Amino acid sequence: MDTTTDTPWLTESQQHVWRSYLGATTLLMDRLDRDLRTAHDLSMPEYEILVRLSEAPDRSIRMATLAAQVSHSRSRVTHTISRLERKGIVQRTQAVGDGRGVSAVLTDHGFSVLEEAAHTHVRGVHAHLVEHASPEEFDVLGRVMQRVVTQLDDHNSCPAP
Amino acid sequence: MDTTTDTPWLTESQQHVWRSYLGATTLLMDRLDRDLRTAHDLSMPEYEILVRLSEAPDRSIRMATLAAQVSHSRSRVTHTISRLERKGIVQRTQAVGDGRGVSAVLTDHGFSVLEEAAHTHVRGVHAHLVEHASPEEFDVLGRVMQRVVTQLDDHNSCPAP
DNA sequence: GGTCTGTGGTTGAGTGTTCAACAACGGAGA
DNA sequence: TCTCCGTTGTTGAACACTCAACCACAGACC
Repeated sequence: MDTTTDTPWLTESQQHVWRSYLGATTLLMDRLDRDLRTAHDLSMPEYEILVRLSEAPDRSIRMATLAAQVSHSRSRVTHTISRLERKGIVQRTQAVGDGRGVSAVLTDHGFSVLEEAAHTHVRGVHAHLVEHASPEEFDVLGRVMQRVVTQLDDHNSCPAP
Repeated sequence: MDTTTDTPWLTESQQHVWRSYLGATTLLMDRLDRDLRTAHDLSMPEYEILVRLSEAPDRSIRMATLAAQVSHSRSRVTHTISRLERKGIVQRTQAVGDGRGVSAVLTDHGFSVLEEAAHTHVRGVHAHLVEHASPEEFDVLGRVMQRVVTQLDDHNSCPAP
């Protein structure tokens, strides 16, 4: 079944890990998303964006930078920000020194929405993920995931010659 | 900032782990999905379904069972199977012994599509995830994720009184 | 047999995401 | 200054997913 190729098939146990990872991720994201939605009318992607904005100087970030930070397409960020703007949670402003530039700014109302949503979110992350790993295990998770990120991120910015 | 609640805020390092996990997952799923799409006109969710079908007796699974296996809603599976049926990759059949029952069956063509797609997928998983963890680290990942799955799955089947 | 409740599966509308095309601007070089 | 190319951000259509409503059937209970 694999004599004609050099595809590195997964062992039974690797396959099992991979499926657990897939299943856990779908269930976890689904759960966090649902909790945020029902309690604060916010989706996970939206929440992530608000967090980044709240940590930035002037609570303001350029669209492209924001897209890079949350690993979404520029188009997707445009749509998401438009929705958030309609709800009065963010505002668009002309970026200084670059005629093309647009920055998203977190409004005061947006900040207070985020403050409340953070409780729900963090409780969820704790109860459904952190709780189930020892500190050592959690560190391992972090190290592995960090490697995966850097590797895939680099590959995105410099395509093959 | 947290004296009025009992929300278990994340430490700096826990937060870092959580963000790596989020970022890695978005990038990874995105990449695997894109690779499958461009090479085999198949999405990740579609691929997952085909894998389950290929392993089942008669390459056939009841719709509800399938939904549970991949942690998707019944509605979503209905839509996905409809798409796959249009492509001639699966077929619907009346389940025996239950007038309501519908089973999805993998066609021969579907099986050969899957056989080819598997190369792409497994190479991706290897190159972008497995490669970046030692066997021990990978086991840890599996254990943690397994706990997350069982916990969230159980909670789904028995809601609070 | 008849009703009642729960499950299985589908449907269509509403919402979010992707994709390709586009206009507007910045920066380097002639 | 003019041109060229790359970047920034938006748009609208196509596509996938969610959600609530719905019908059909199964199983229990009377």
